[in-house]
Amino acid sequence: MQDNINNKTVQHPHNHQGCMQHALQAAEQICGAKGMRLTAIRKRILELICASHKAIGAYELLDLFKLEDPKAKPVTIYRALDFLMEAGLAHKIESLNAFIGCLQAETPHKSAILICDNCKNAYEIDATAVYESLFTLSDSMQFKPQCLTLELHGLCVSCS
Amino acid sequence: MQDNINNKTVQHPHNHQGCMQHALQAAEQICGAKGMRLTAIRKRILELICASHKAIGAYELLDLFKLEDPKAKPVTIYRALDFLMEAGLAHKIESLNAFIGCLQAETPHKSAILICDNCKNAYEIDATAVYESLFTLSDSMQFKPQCLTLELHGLCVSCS
DNA sequence: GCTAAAGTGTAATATTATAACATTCCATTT
DNA sequence: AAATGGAATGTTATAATATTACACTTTAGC
Ligand SMILES: [Zn+2]
Ligand SMILES: [Zn+2]
Ligand SMILES: [Zn+2]
Ligand SMILES: [Zn+2]
Repeated sequence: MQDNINNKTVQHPHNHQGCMQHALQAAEQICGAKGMRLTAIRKRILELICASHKAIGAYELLDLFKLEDPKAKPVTIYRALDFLMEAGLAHKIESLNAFIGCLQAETPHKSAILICDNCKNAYEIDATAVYESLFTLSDSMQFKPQCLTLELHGLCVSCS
Repeated sequence: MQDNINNKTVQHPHNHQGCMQHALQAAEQICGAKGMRLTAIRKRILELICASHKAIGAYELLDLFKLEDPKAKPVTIYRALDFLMEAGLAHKIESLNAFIGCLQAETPHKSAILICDNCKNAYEIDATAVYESLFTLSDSMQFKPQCLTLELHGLCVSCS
């Protein structure tokens, strides 16, 4: 299963080049298919996000981006982030005000994010069963679900 | 079951005085029991939060608080919010940067927050089963859970 | 009353995010 | 190739959210 492959990969030391390449290739493919334009700026921001599995803040991204384009402004970053999230290529972690790249953007997925408060790595995992459980509950209250924020803080296996 | 009572209460027109009184009494009781000081400022902020079931932002609270204390500053609100959250009397909704009062602070609970994007009401519901489902998953990844953000946006029964 | 800790006042600042409008780029049509 | 219209970017300013630092006051325990 794709999710498990991804989950395993990020739980252990791994060849991170693979993660990056996968994310970038998926981005090209998805944007091509949807007629969305993965411009140089957007691609570069995605690369910067995917450079590690740590969630990264918009202003951290700005600092990095400024190394190449010293005149860059916050709105450039936020516009790229909006695009990437719209395309499903990145996710915002609300409890951190920070962003991660999506490792399974090519597949529709219902995910939770596990955030290690020690090493700061954030891993998206398949949480279909969790969604079903919650939707059953919300259905029973006649609540129509639209969008779920599901972020679990704790300690990853390497840090506990 | 307490949770169901609360869940029903907030899903329909209800005597909101009851919600407020319950929250305030629980606050007194909890703080008394734990040796925490529910000072005038903190109590007032809690009242302002509990005035409705809509999530309220820190600066909205500040505006309201200023009606009584025009010199009040943001830090006063944030300090009160920190205290109330520490005491379990209020919760932050990360996806809104806003706050709600807890209606079952006297009981340990594993809750999700249902947020209606139309009327803006936010209801805390018991989600023990959802937690179990997620913890099973995180256990399988040897992740030690500490703190869960579980916020479901959508439309409540009155708004759909 | 003395003391230490907690709470509050006050000012400044940090961090996160958006609005408004001008300009440029780029695919499509002519 | 030129015109055109929409998307993307540049530029400036500002809004919205949150914290730090330090002085002063209140409170509870001794
Ligand atoms: Zn990797
Ligand atoms: Zn870790
Ligand atoms: Zn009520
Ligand atoms: Zn609660």
